[in-house]
Amino acid sequence: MATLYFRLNPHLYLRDPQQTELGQKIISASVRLIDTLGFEQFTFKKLAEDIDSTEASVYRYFENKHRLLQYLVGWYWTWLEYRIDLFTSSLPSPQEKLKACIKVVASEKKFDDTFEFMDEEALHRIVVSELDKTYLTKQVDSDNREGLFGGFKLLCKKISAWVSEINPGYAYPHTLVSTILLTAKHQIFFAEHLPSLTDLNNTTTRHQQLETFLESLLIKTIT
Amino acid sequence: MATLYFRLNPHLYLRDPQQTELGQKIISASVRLIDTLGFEQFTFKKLAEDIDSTEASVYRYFENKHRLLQYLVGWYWTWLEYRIDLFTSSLPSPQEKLKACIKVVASEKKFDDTFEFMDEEALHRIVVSELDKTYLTKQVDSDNREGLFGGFKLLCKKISAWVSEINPGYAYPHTLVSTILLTAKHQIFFAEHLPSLTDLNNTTTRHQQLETFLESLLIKTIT
DNA sequence: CCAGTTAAGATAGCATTACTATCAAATAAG
DNA sequence: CTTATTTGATAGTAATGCTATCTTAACTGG
Repeated sequence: MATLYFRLNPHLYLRDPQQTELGQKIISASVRLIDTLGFEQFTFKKLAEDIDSTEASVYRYFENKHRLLQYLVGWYWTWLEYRIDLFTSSLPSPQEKLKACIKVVASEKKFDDTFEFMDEEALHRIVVSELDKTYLTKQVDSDNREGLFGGFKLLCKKISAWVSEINPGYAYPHTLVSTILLTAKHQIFFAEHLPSLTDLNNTTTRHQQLETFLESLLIKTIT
Repeated sequence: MATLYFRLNPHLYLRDPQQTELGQKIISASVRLIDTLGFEQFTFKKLAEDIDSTEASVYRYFENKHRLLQYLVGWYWTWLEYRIDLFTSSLPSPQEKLKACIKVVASEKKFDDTFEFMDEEALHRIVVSELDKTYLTKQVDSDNREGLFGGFKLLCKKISAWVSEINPGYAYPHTLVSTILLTAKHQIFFAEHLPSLTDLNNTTTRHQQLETFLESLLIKTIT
């Protein structure tokens, strides 16, 4: 069988975790652990114990836990772009593409068994809670120079191009798109933890509401 | 002289830092240090050395550095609401209030010498870089129960009420307002560090552009 | 003015974290 | 079969995030 494989920026890791058994165990276990413990409480020691390996071995794959998080988030953006391509490639107009795109961005992520070692639902929860931590650091500029945020930037660029196709005169396509991508995560977090900051309620229709909100935000702003 | 004093949620501190000299030194120095070092590199030990005091003394004011950050951000939201009140109270219509409000939210913060111990410009930079860290933690729910995010929530509620006044049928006033408040910070960060995620350029007109973007986002979405 | 409370400084200590380094065992590749 | 590579095992270290205790300084009420 043909396995789908995402080629991520090599600066994100020391040894490619997708290539080895230990590497894949590190990914699966870290997703599960960060999801349950939160990123601050997560350590390489706990991870190593969890997979019956050692701290030293984990350090051979990732420089530190922050890089590991950046790797996971990088994987997430690549995966999201892949899904957006899937649902938009057949659509003729940028309007339809944007709507389908919003649908993917706002949707509850269902388990995608294309990738055995990745629990996409847990990863989605991690992105909701930890995404901002990947770039809100003092090293953001050097990290950026190494291209560690390429996944996010690429996706933002692609969607912004559709916006500009619809309204070439609109001055803030990237600003608008990055706002929408971030808002999709933040509002889910608020619905779960700080409900007075949102109108989304914490139910099954939550993602439908988010989609409605984001779509009207996008469409009304650019037309 | 009558000094303006913000009454913040007492759960934010152990001893009120506004009341004592040491407390005020802790605030001033921590703002300066977090601004230069970043929150991760900032420690109570460095802070204590900086103000020629001891770690133990700092711990008598704040449970830990995370609470101190929450205190600073709480102070910021209270201060922002105070400024918004200042610029909107005389305006008759919610439309005008919202526009003035966006102006305050998007504006470059100029030093406000009403508060001697607070460097508002540095604090603003801290909020841009560290705001999300105040609630993106595993303890967010218990922190929220203690009312630690009251400043943000109150401001969001006030502005949302204006939105609902203009369009009572709009279903997402809080979602829209919290998005705008966060976006104001994130886009400044992007302009400085991840320019391909924004169209704001890193110049003096940056805040004017941000204001234009936010205003059109808000007005077009609710009308 | 003295007694008593409170704030602050001084110092010590401790478990955990975030690494780094070294060496040996297992395994896979030529 | 030998050699390079990967992993495991173990040790160690500086910094972090506290907690505890003791003393001195200051200020407060009677």
